[in-house]
Amino acid sequence: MDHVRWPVNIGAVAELSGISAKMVRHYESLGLLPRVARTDSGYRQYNEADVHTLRFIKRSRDLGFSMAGIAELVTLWQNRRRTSASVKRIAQKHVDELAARIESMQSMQRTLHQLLHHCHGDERPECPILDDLAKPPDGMRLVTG
Amino acid sequence: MDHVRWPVNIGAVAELSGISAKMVRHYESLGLLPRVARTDSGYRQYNEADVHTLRFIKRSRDLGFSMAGIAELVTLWQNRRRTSASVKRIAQKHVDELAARIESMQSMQRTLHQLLHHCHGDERPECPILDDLAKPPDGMRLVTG
DNA sequence: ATTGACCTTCCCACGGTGGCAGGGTTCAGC
DNA sequence: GCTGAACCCTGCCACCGTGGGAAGGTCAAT
Repeated sequence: MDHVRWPVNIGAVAELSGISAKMVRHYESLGLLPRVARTDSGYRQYNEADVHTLRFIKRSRDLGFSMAGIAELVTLWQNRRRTSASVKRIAQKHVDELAARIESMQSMQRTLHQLLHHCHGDERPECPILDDLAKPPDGMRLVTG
Repeated sequence: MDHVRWPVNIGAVAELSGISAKMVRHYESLGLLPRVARTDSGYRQYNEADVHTLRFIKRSRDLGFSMAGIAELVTLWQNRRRTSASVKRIAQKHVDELAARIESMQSMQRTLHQLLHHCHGDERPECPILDDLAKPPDGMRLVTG
């Protein structure tokens, strides 16, 4: 970033951070970016620290953290009196949620693979996939009372 | 469903299909349910066939199909001149998308597991998780030109 | 006839991102 | 100095799938 003239406009910070200008504004509205300086005419002005924060956010998004989680992480990152335990807690929670979602999707995958395996995929209308989808779900009672 | 008096109101069909009344209306607005009979006073009236369709939709959602995909599946299901190939194509596409999402999340998982492994999770502020998030992403150029 | 459970439609919210409209600013080239 | 392009501003709408709630109509049982 040697020969960048600071501060920069939102377009430059978008390019430097890999986050669209739109999202930079959105993150600001969520309070993820602390204070944003403005020129007299209202243009947002960013410096190296802002780019650093935005990259932190970008990497966190890429790892699947929710905006709420990222807000916590950014706060901890900027707080020198944090404990690594508090950070680890957040990451562990995210990993657990991710694991649950992966497992749920893998369960779908297993079922779908079976169905695909049994379907001829030819010109005939008979189709085990449709038959399965039309089948009453396990444990679903057929009468109301 | 022996002693259910048909047709039934939306609350009953919700209970019978496992789909909330809210969503039943929504699916209707999306065109997933063909025609909906109404009483003079405007109440929706459902019969066995509707419950069957809603269960089909429920099972499809449970397998992760998108609303667009489900719309296609319902249409094929009700079309006797369908080919099993067309059904299989939709299911295969869904499986492929699911696989991509699973892989992406597993990649996040791997990174997160490593980070968690290296973090002490104690009272000290030093934290490899934060260090990694703050690290400039690979291949991100540090200067603009 | 009142009450409570049910139904109707319509609007708003979430999360995260994109698009567009209608306007102001800045700067380079002429 | 003027013009045009490129940039910036705010604000609204959209997606997808689901839920919540308000304001009002209906039905059945007491």
